[in-house]
Amino acid sequence: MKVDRLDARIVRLFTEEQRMSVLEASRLLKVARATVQARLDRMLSSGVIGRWAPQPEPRAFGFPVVAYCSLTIHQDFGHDVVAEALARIPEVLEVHTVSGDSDLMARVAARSNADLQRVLDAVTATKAVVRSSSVIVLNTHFEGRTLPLLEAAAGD
Amino acid sequence: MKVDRLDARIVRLFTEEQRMSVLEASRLLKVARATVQARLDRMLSSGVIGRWAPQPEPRAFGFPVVAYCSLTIHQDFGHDVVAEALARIPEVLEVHTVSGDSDLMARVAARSNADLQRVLDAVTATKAVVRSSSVIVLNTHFEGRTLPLLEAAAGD
DNA sequence: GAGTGGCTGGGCATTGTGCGCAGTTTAGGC
DNA sequence: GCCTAAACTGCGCACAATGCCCAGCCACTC
Repeated sequence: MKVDRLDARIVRLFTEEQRMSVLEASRLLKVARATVQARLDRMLSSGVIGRWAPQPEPRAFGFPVVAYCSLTIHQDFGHDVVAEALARIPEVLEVHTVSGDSDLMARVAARSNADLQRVLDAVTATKAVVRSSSVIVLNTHFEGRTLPLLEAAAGD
Repeated sequence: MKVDRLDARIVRLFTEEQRMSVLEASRLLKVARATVQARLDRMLSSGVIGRWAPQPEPRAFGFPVVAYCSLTIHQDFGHDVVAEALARIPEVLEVHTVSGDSDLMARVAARSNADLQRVLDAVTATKAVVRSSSVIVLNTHFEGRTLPLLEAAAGD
């Protein structure tokens, strides 16, 4: 779907002020309330806005350690099957099939560096995983920053 | 901060139904409205809920390609400086300092595989970047899945 | 020239919110 | 076992926001 500057401005408003109401947004943007409603509905149903939900921060409830984990899996198992198995481990936050040397890449959280070993063991314990190598995130400069891209796509 | 089952159930409700109101949630959970309000306020101010904003999906507005990029940077530059430079490229969605062979890891989006080259060139054009190697995400099985972890932390 | 789709500005009933309150339950320290 | 503080409850009230209408206006296309 194509988005325009108004769409991007709407998303920016609702991103920066979580207590923003549609009415207030329409006032700030100087457009009719129905327009903001319509734009939001359109973006939600087209998937441009994928989710609009409270994002729990593992950092804030006892899981300050994050690592990326490259996995090589046994040829006999499909990627989907392995992904399902990994989904049963709550510490696994993200799983992608990737190109390159390894087959899957996972993002995992842990309570500490020592605890990370437990998590990695759980990952490896999945029968299909043959080898895993991980890098620990020392510092997150930014993440989940999709707004600039949306604005670029809107021609802003 | 420590969270309990009620916190997790509240987050789950608001995650699964984006049109959920505090009042409706209190009815479903059979607790007082003020309790749900208080829990949400507490989680928001303590950072357990980091953000609660519309999440634009690059996929849905013309950027279906995602790649992870490991960067080695020149010794003369600090990580923060490089991260700032990368932040000026809208296609860079995420930047971490990591342990291991490389210094930084970035997550980037692009319009196509061909377009990815343009983005990677822009990343490399940052003076500080010495070397970059990237893996392309072929399939995302799941991502941003923090709810199970929250529920695990809640003792659920 | 007619049709289409988006935006406007308005109204209206319903619902949710923010806020305050007093009374009750719960949890932890002593 | 008791006490205190914190959390939860159930309630009411004024106000704000929502969902849902509508007719009118534009710009664009066929």
